[in-house]
Amino acid sequence: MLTALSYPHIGRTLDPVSVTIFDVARHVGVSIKTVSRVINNDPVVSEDTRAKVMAAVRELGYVPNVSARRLASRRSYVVGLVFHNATWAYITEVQQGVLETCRKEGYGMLIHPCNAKKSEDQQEILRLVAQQQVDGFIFTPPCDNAVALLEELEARRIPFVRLTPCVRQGPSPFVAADDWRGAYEMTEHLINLGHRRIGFIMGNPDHQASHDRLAGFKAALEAHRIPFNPALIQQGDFQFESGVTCARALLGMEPRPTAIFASNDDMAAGVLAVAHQMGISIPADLSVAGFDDVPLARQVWPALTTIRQPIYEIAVSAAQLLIRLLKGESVETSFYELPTTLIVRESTGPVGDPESLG
Amino acid sequence: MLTALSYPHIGRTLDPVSVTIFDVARHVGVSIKTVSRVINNDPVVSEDTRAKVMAAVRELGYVPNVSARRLASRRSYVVGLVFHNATWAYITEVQQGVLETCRKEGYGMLIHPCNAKKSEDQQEILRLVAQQQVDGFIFTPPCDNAVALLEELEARRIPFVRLTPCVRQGPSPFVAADDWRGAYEMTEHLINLGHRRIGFIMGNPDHQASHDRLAGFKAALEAHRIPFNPALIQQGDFQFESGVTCARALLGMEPRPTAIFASNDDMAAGVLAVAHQMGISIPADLSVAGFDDVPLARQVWPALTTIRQPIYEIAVSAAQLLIRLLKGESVETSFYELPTTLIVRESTGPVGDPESLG
DNA sequence: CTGAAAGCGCTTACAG
DNA sequence: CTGAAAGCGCTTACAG
Repeated sequence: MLTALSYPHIGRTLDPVSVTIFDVARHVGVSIKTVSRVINNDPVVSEDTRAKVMAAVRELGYVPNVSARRLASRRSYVVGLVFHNATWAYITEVQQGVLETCRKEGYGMLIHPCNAKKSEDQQEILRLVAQQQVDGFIFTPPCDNAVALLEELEARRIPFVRLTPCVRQGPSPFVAADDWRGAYEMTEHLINLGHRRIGFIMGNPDHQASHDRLAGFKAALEAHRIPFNPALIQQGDFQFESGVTCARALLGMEPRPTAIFASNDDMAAGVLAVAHQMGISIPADLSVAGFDDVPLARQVWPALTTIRQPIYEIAVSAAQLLIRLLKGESVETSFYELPTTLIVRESTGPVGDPESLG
Repeated sequence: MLTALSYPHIGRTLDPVSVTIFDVARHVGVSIKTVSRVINNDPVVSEDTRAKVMAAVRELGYVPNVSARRLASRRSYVVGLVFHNATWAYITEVQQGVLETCRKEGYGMLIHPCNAKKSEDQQEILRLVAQQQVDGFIFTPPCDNAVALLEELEARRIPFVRLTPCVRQGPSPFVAADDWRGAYEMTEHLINLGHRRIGFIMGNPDHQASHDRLAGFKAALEAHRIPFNPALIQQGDFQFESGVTCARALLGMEPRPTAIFASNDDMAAGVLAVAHQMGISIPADLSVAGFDDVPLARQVWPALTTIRQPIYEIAVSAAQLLIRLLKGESVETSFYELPTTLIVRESTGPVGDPESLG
C-alpha cells in the first residue's frame, strides 16, 4: 500500500507570487515599460540601462509570464498545425520542422489533428482563433480541402500556409514538393532499366500529390513512347494495406508487370510483402519503387528505391513563411516548390536479370 | 509574378474587439461573475439564469479568451509532454493518447522534445513552469532519468507522471507496461516451438524496459532449465540500424541461434533484413520476434511475432492521472502497470521445420 | 531615450 | 444564489 499523493496547494490557495516585471523595475529603479522594452529587444533603450535591467533579470530570475503577454498584446505567438489522415511518418517530420522553426522564432506550436472536412471540426478551428490560442495555421493535406474554412480565415485575416494543396491559385501561400518531376524521374529510372509493363499504385485522391505523381508517371511513359495501359493503374490510399490489395491485383495479371511504382513508401512496402508471399524475387523478377523516403523505406527488405521528398524542409519553409506573415512582413511570392531526389536502393533492377538478387 | 501578400493589420492596429464576458453579462442583465460561473459549470447557479446566459453566449458567439483565464487563474491548463530519443512510432502513439485525454478534460498539450540529461534543457523545462506555460508534465523514457530536474519539480510542487521509469520508489506516480512478463511470455513461446539457442538483442540501457525485458528473457530460460549463454546477448539501442549490427554478430556465430528475440520491433526488422540478405528463410531457418507491436511489425515481411505493449492506453492513463493531480484530487496508488499481449504472426515457427515458410 | 496611465478579459476572495 | 471590487502581469498608445 503506497501513500496517497496529492497536491493540496492546487485548487485551494495560490502559489507564492513569482518575480514580476514590477520587481525588476523596482530593483533597477526604472519603469516597468523600460523593463518591457529590454525583454522585447526594443533597440531604443540605452546600452547602459539595458545592461542594468539584464543584470537584474538574471539576479532575480525573472521570467516573463506568457499569459499576461498574450492577453495584453492580444496575440498568442502560437502556430497551429492542422492535419488529418496523413501517414504518421509524414506528420512526424512536418511536426519536427515546424516546431524547430517556431522555437527559433520565439513561437509555440499547437498540434491539432482533426477531420477538416467536418463542419464541427471547422468550428473547432475557428474556436482556436476566437480563444486567442493561435495566430495562424499550417495545413497539411488533405486539410487544405476545407475550402469554406479557409475562406472564413481569409475573411478574418488569419494567416495560414498550406502544404502541397489542391487549389494553387489565390493569394494564400503554400509550399510543395515537385511531385510531378519526382514521379517522372522514377518512371524514367524504371524505363532505363528496361521496364515497359509498369504497374502504378495511386495515392489518396484527396491529396494533390496523388494526381501529380500519376501525371508525372504518364508523362514519362509518353516521352519514351510507351503506350499507357489503364489496367496497370490501381487506386490506393497511401496506407500499407492498400498497397497489399493493389499489389495482389497487379501481380495476378497475365502477363504481370515487371515493375510496380507505388505512390508512397508505405504502399510499396505492401507490394514487397505480397511479392515475397508469392515467391517473386525482388528485384530479379519484379522491381518495386516508392515515394517520400520515410524511415520505412530503409527498414524493409530489400531497401526501397524511392523519391526523397524534403518533408522537413517543406515544413521549415512553411513555418518561416507563416511567421513572417504573423510579424506583419510581406511575402513576395506565395508559391514555393522544392525539388525531389531519386534514391536508388535495392528494390529496383534491370528487367529479367537474376544476378541482381540480394 | 504573383502579388505580394501581407497582413497590414498585424502589428499595427488591433483587431476589432471581440465579444467579452462583459457583453454577455450586459445582454442578460447579470454580473460578469455569474457569466463566469456558467461557463465554468459552477453548479451553484440557478437553472433559470444558467439558461439565459447560455442563450446569450450562443447568440453573441461568445468564446472565452484563454489568455485572460490563464492569467487570472494563474494556471495554464496545459500538460507538457517531454520526450527524447525514443522511437518515433512510440512517441506518436503516446502523443495521441495524451492529446485525446487532454482534449476531453479541457486541457491543452504542449510537446517538448529535448535532451533531458543536458542541464540547459532542464533549465528550459523549468522555464516553461516559470512562464506559466505548463501546469504539469508527462515524461517518457529516458527523460525520467533527469533526476535533478524531477527533484526540483517536486520541490516546486509541480506534478508530473513518468512512463516506464527507471526509479520506481518515491511518491511521484508512473505508468508502465509489464515488460518483464511480456519478455517472459515471448521467450516461452520460442521455447515451446523447440528453440534452445535464442539470441537476444537488448535495447537502449537508459530505458528501464531494456533491463526488464532482458530479465524476463533470462527468467524464462531458467524456468525451462535452459542455460543462459552471455554470448547470445547483443547490446542494441532500439534503432533499426542496431538491429542490423547485432543480427550480423549473432548470425555469424557457429552454430548460429535458431531464434532471435529483439527488444523492439525496429530492431527485429533489422534482423529480418540481415537474414534475408544472408538467404536465411524465416521462420524455417530462423525465428524472429519483436516487442511493442508498432505499425512496422505488420509492414515487414514476414509480419513480426511480437509483444503488444498498450502504449496508447499507458499514455491515456498517465494523462488522466496527471490531470487528476492538477485538479487537486488525490491519487491512491502511484503505480500503474498494464498487461502485455503475445501476438503470434509469421516470423516465428518450430525449429527446423521447412514447411513453415511463407 | 524614458515613463504614467489605462486596459487586455478573465478569476479570486469576500460579502451578502 | 448573486455581485462589486481588486488584481493577475503584461503591452499599447501617448506624452515628454
